[in-house]
Amino acid sequence: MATPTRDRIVFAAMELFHRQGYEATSIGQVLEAANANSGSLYHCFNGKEALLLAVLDAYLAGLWPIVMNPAFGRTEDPIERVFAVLEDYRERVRSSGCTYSCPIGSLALEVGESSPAARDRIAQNFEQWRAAIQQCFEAAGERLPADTDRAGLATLVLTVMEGAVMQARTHRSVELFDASVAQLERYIRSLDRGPTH
Amino acid sequence: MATPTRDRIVFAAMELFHRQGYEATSIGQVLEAANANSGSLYHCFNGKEALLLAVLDAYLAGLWPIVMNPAFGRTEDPIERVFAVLEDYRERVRSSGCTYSCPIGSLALEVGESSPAARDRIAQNFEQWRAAIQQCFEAAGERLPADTDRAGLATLVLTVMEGAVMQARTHRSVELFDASVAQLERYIRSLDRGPTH
DNA sequence: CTCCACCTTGATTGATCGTTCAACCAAGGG
DNA sequence: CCCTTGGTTGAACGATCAATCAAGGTGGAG
Repeated sequence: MATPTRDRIVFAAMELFHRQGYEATSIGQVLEAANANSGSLYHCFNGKEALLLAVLDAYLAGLWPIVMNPAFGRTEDPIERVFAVLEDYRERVRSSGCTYSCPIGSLALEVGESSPAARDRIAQNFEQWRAAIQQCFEAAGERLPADTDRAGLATLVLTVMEGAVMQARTHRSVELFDASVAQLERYIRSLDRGPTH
Repeated sequence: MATPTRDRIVFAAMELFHRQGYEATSIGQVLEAANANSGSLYHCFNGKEALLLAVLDAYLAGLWPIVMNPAFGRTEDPIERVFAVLEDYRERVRSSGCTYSCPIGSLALEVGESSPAARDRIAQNFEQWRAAIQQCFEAAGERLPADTDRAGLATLVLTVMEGAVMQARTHRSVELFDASVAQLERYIRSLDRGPTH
């Protein structure tokens, strides 16, 4: 129990909000999972919504070390790096028995309307994710047609990831993830002139 | 007040679940919006979850008359019909001030885990939507390459629609919807040999 | 008319929710 | 030694939730 109480609470909230959703998770559940008391929580956070903001900040902080770097580390090729990121999401879906959902995407649909502050941080998460992918497409340089909208292509990758995860979870089948990503791959490969331009 | 109480409750629940989410909507709110009493609701439904199932059935029943037919009626061209459906979603996003979310997609992420019965009907909604789009790609016949995975392509269209709506709502900008759909269009048009094969 | 099945009414229940608060503890400076 | 600061404890509060139920209405069949 060396980790500070605040961190234990945020970590527990991350897991519970992801598994059950924000509304469906009670403060009591968070406290139990974090082995903390309600007073400690309200000492660190103004309320449930402030805790949600801290959770979203934690996701933002983990974007590179947890999501991007592990995938980028497996290949130097900028286009393959995009597929490596998608591959990791596929593994998250598969290894969870197809119950995985993007934590950010879920929160986006659940609290997108009720909390402007939360929506803003969700938008930041999306934007940073998209920017990381866009960076790959820009690194691809002349391998892609000169008129390629690299920002738009990165948006499509995020769009497909979110939609594919949603469908895989609903149908409890990783095939629906694969089907969308396979089509996306077909598209991107058709634009790519190959690693040896 | 000619409409039966049951229908008023379902209709009110559809709107509220869509606007606020399932968990965030209380039975009391549904009753108020439907001008009904709690006894009437529990006379028609076993509980809140049964009401959710009825709502999902209503969406399924409305798929063709409300979503597909209006779009399909504007063009006979099978490929253009796909884009017509997407165009309608774009208009829903735009005219709502970018607060629109796919009702099925939102419920998929919110109650996907907790209620197997609901998840099953959400899967049916997705599957029927996808099948309607697949039907377009099959009607396109030889305009698409012979080895085209038309089911997979239809899955991609649903994936992109869901992901694009989610991002547009989060960023409060229809541009993020357009960006993804523009890339999707680029892909599909690159496969299409044109209406006069 | 009677009867009966169907539907509506709305106060009420017990549980659970997010939040508060006064008391308490540990450690460091003066 | 006292006092302060930062954190912890957990009982308690009012609000709100989904769900119940006994009573009352309604309309068609006989």
